[in-house]
Amino acid sequence: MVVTLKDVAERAGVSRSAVSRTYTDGASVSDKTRKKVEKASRELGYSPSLIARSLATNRTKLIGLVANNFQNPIFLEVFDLYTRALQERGLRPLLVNLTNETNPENSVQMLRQYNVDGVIVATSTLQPRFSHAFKNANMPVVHAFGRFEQGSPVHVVGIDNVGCGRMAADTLIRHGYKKIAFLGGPQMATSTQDRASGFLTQLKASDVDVADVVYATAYNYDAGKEAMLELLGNRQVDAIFCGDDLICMGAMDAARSNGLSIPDDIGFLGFNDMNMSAWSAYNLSTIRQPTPDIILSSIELIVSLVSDPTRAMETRIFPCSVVERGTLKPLKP
Amino acid sequence: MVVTLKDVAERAGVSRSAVSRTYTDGASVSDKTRKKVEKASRELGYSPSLIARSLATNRTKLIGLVANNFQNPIFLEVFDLYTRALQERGLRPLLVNLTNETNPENSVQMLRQYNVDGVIVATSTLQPRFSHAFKNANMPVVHAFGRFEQGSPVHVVGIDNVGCGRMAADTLIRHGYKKIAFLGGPQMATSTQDRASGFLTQLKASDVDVADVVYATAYNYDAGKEAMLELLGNRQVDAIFCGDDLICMGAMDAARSNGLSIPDDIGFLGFNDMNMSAWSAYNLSTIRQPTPDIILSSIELIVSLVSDPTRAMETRIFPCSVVERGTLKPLKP
DNA sequence: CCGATCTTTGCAACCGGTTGCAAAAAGATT
DNA sequence: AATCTTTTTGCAACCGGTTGCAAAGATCGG
Repeated sequence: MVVTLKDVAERAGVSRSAVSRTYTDGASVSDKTRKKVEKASRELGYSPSLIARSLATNRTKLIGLVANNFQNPIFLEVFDLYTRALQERGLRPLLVNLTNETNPENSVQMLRQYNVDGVIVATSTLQPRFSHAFKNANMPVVHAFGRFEQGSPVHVVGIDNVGCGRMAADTLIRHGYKKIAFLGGPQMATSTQDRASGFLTQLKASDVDVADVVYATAYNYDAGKEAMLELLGNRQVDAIFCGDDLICMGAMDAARSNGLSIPDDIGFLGFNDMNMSAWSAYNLSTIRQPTPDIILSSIELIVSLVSDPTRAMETRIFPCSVVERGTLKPLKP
Repeated sequence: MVVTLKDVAERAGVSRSAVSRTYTDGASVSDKTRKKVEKASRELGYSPSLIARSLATNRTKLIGLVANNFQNPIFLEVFDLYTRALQERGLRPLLVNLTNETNPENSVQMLRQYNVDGVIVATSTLQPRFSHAFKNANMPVVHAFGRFEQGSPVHVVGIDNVGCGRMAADTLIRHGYKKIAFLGGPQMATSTQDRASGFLTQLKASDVDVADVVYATAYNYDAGKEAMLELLGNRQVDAIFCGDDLICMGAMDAARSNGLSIPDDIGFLGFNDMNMSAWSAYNLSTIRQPTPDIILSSIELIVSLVSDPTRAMETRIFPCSVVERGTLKPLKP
C-alpha cells in the first residue's frame, strides 16, 4: 500500500542505503545516484517516514505544546504563532490540553510515548510541578509565560510580572486615580501573585491607598464579571487594574450593567493587549505583553536545547509597555 | 538513557515478547509473568514507545487536525473540544495550520510523514481540493463543518447551511423587519455561499426585498467592521444577517461608532453562538450551531473509518436553532 | 499416571528507516 | 600505467517494538 524506501531502491536499481542517503543531508551520494533515486521517488510518490527515521535518529521533530487555558482568546493567538513558527522550522506541535488534569505523570507518559524532542509549557497558571515533571523525565523543557525563579530547574521565557505590576500602579497614579483596586486572576497563578505583589507594593510606596483586592477564579470573562460584582459593593473605587484583558472585559461589562460609565465613573487597566482589546466596544487601555517575542524566543531556545541538553540554565525576560486607549481618563497636561 | 522493552525483559527475567504482550491487550500472558513485568517496569520507569509500536502495527494514534482560521475565537472552543475528546480516546491531535498555505501537497506530505491514522479537516472555508487531496493520499478523512455535496468523496459532518439561511430569513421577518441585508463571510467560503443562498431565496419567497448583500474578506472582526462601513452607505437597512458572530461583532461596533443604536435603529442576527456572543457588550441574537455534536460525531466517524476504511460514504447533518437575545427588536405579540 | 487439550512462552522475522565499516569506483599524481 | 587519495556504494546491524509459529508447560479426564 504505502511506498517504502525498499520500493524506491528496487525501482532505482540501487541499495536501500543509497535511497536513505539521498534524503539525509550531509550524506555522501553521487549526482548520478541521487538523480536515479529522485526519479524513482517521484514516479512512486515516496516520502520518507519520519516515524521510522526517528527510531534510528532519536529525533521525532515533535514538540509537546502544553497548555491549560482554552477559554482565553489570547491562546488562539498563541497557538497560531506556535504552529506556524514550528512548521517553518520543520517541527510539529503535539498539543496537550491540561484542562482538568491534576496529575503530571499522565502528561509525562503521553509525551514520552511519542518521544517528543522537547516540551514547551505555555501557560502562566500551571503549577511548577508540571514543568518540573517533564524535566525530571529528562525532556528538554522551556516554560513560556512562566515565572522567573532563582534556581528554577527549567528554562523560562516570559516577562517581569512584578515589574509590570509596578508599571500598572504608576500608570494609574499618573492618570490621577486615588482609590485603586486590584482585580486579579486565580490567586494560585504565579502570574497573578507577581502582578499583585508589584502593583500593591508600588501603590504603597507612592502613598496611595489600596481600595480593594479581589481575585477571579479563572482567567476568563465570566470569572472577571463575577469578581467585579463582588468588588462593586465597594463604592470607594475609581480605578481597577485587572490581571488580564479578558477578565477586564468581564469586569467592564459588569460595571456598565451597574450603570457605571467608563472611564468617567471608573477607569480600567488591562493586561496582555490581545487583539480584542482594541475592539471599539472595549477600547481597552492595557499593558502589552510581547507575545510574539516570547513565542519565537521559546522556540529558538527549545531548538538549541534539543541539540545541546546541557546548555546553561537561562531566563529570558522581555519588556512590557503601556498601551493607552480609552478606559482611563485622559492624562492631566 | 531511555528505558526500552529489552531492559524490562532482562530485569524481569522474561523474553521481550512477554513484555510486549503485557502491554497489548488481548495477548496471552500468565498472571505471574504479567506481575513480574509490571514490577520491573515500575522500578525502571518504563512506558512503551508508541512510535516504535506504530512501525509494526501501522497505527500511530495520531489524528491530523487541519484548520485554517486562527483568528476566530470559536476555534479555540473547537480546539478545546477536539483535544480533550481525542485525548479521552487515547488519540492525539497533530495540528496543521493552513493559514497562508495554498498547496495541498505540502500538507499531505507532512501528514504522511507522520503516518497519521486519519485526518479531520475542521473548517468551513477551505477549498474542497484540500480534503480531496488527503483522500487521494489514501488517508481516512472527515470534513467537519463542511458542505454536504452529492457525490462528495469525503465524509462530511456539519449543518445544513442553506436551511440555516432560510431560518435566518424567517427569524428576521418574524421580528417584523422589512429592509434586510446580508453580510457574509468570504465569498468563496462554501458556508457563506450556502447561507446566502438559503437566506436570499427565502426572503424572495416571502416577498421581502433584499436591501443589500456584502461580503467580508475573512471570518474575523476587522473584516466585519470594514464590510459594515461599506454597507452603512445604504440608509435603507433595518436588519442584517451576518454569516458569523465575530463578523457580526465587528459590524455592530461599526454601526455603533456611526451613532446607530441596536436594536432600535438596526437589528443584528449572528451565526454560530460562540461563548462571546452572550457577553453583555453584544448580547447577540444568533443562530446556534451545535459545535460539540459536530466535533464528537466527527471523531466517532474518523475512529470507525480508521478501523474500516471501506465504510459507506456518509453525511451527518445536525440541526441548528435560533438563540434570541438582545440584538433584534422584540417580537410583536 | 498418561495422553489430550489448552495456555503460555521464546525464537526469529519483520515494520521503515539510519549508519559504521570495508570494499569498489573514480580521480589525482607521478 | 602504477600507485595513492578521495568519493561512493552496499552490507549488515541496529533503533524499539509486534507477532506467527512451534515448543514447553499447565490442566484435566479417565
